[in-house]
Amino acid sequence: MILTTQRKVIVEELKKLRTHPTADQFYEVMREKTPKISIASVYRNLEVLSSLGMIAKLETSGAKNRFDGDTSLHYHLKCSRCGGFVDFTPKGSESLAKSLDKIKKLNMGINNFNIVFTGICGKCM
Amino acid sequence: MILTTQRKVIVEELKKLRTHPTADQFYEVMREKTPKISIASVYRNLEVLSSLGMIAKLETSGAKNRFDGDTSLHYHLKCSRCGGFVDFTPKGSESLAKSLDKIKKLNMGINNFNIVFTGICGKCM
DNA sequence: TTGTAAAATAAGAATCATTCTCATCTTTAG
DNA sequence: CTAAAGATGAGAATGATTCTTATTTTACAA
Repeated sequence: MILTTQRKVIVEELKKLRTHPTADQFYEVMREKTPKISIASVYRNLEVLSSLGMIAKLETSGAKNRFDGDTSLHYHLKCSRCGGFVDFTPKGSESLAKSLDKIKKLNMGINNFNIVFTGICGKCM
Repeated sequence: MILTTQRKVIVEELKKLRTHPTADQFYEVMREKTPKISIASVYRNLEVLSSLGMIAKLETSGAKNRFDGDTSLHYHLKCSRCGGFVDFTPKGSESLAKSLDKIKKLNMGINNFNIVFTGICGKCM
């Protein structure tokens, strides 16, 4: 029973969020739905679900991993002012997508990339 | 006295390494040179030095930050087999560099990017 | 040089995130 | 229905990082 009820709820709740919560932040979110959930289950299941590819683990956000319900290719911006971590599609990203595609084709063995921009987010600008 | 003796040694030792040690790994390295150094000083000073731009903090390597004495633009590969974290210049990286340059020009406020490839490293291949 | 104030450091305690353990509960297969 | 396998909750254990504080070092004015 890989996709248990609890795991389905986790995916569902994570996909509702636009934020990219850390495991402990997401634990707080889950507690509102299912108060008796254990924090160990949150850690465990975020790990399981990301290894199944059902959610994304962002290992690019600093000391703590963040999780993202959106598994499509997109980029993130880490705001150097407020510390926020937001979805971000820069101007000119088409050429970036092409370059990455090219690299993927030319380099056997490369199967993923993590790209995080650093700068000032829209809110802080 | 921003650049204390200790901090100079830290930069010097870090630049000698090709690895990208975590703070606690680097603490072990430093202890060989200066046995009475405190692990708190290592954490503190790696932070200070990276905020000065004298070393690079790689926030893209997983749960723990890694530090790199090489502050020039280059990419890293995280090996999905051995877990290693190595310098990596993919075939076709010129086009990537161009794209990134373009993005930097088009997007005011963006001042840095972290790119980590995931795949099998040369050793494991 | 010396005295003094400011900053840096060592050591270890404290904190915080994450993982582990295990008793209990749930699910699935037969 | 029953047994076995797997999942969960609770809290303990671990491990990394940060904080606190007494001590040491540094810069620099007298």
